[in-house]
Amino acid sequence: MQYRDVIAQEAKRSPTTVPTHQDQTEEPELIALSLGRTSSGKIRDERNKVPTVEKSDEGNEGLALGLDCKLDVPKMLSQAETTSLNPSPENSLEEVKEEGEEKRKNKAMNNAGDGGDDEVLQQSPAKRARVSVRVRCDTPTMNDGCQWRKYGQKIAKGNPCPRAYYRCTVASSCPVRKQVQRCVEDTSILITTYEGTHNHPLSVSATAMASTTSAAASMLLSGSSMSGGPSSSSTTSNLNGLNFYLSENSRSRPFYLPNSSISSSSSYPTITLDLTASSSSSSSQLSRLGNFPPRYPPTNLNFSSLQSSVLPIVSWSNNAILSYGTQPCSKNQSTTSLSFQANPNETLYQSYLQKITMNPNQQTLAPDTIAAATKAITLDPSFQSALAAALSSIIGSGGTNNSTTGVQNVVEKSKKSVKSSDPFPTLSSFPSSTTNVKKCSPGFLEKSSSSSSSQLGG
DNA sequence: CGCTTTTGACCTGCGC
DNA sequence: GCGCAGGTCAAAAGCG
Repeated sequence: MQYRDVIAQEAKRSPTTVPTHQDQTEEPELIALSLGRTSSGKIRDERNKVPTVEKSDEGNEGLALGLDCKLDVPKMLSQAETTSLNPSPENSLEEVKEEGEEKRKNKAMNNAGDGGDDEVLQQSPAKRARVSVRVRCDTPTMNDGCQWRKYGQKIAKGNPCPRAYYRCTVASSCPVRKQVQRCVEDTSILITTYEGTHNHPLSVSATAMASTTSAAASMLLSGSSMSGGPSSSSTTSNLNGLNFYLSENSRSRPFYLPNSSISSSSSYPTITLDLTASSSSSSSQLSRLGNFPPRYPPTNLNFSSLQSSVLPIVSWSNNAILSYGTQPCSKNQSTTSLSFQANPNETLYQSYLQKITMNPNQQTLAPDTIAAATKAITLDPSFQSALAAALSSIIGSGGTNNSTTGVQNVVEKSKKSVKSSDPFPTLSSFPSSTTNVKKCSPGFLEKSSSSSSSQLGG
């Protein structure tokens, strides 16, 4: 209830924020975030199934956000355009085999678009969106759970720090690339720019990051209408809070993304997720909710979990999108080393827990604490959806095309488990070896070694 | 030996 | 057309 009060206050304070709960009482909303790609072989099936699912959701006034393989950008095109244009190279196994071919296709499409509708071009699935992540990191690169191969390095103009180019090597045909460059103003800040979508199964850790970047990219593409207007080409609209309008049929719902900016100065639309703690305003916002060390970014979607549980808890607030810590992690990381466990002070949700327990350093939470926290979450449909998204990103293949329902069943089961004083179900096992600290990692990758045994032990 | 990194050359897009 | 800058290629070198 305190959390809801804060949310309500924030909603009043900001003219462009997430829909209030009052809205939701009038129109029960379901925001289904399908995070992560669990099986590349299902891509086409999923794409085909999306309309069916959405059709079934229409009755619930639901909002289905197709992310990653369920990216629904082509739906924004007319049927003729969709059939005339090639499928998104980011979502098609066949289309990404030849990078050069892809370039030629894009070029051909751009030529074909001469004199055409600019909006159509902007929303073209072939136009890659980039997601730039700013993270405070002392290591050469950020450990995002994927395997990368460096294929180039350049000194970019205006920045003495070289820009490194990496290519995903998990799958030979994976089109995903990233650029890593130090911020010229603050070399402790690492700017990682992701481009493309993985066309192969990802580890949980990689899925977390990939889902986030993909979500931002898909929102950027699907919400391209906001990129127009006075702040269009060759400008960067640095938005303290950014509204993403995710259109589903005739309905649009805003998403509020602070510390974000959209740039269309380059040939690619780029969204920047600032995960550094530089935003004092956001910090102060969070400070009202709990004690956040300045080191940790006052951010958004948070893939952290309870201390006593491996199950990730995703907090989705109107204050933020994504919260990654920046502590080093093992280079061995590899794609399987992951613990959804972050700094205990990182999240709004955990802050709330801390208020309850008055003991932030507590390693295990009492069942009633979990129950209270779960109650707080389940009262908020947005929280519930975000939690479902996190579960889907882990469980992934366990769901069907109607993953939302399936995941929500899991959520319901989680509720029941809590009600019966049972901790959250433990998912998977995580390697405990963390050595060779050379890379920093998202916060949710932390602590895989020392605490995994106790986690699994309950 | 296989994989990764380095680095100069090359390609492409864009502005003048 | 030219130059610049970003991005990519690929041979050579490095590394385990």
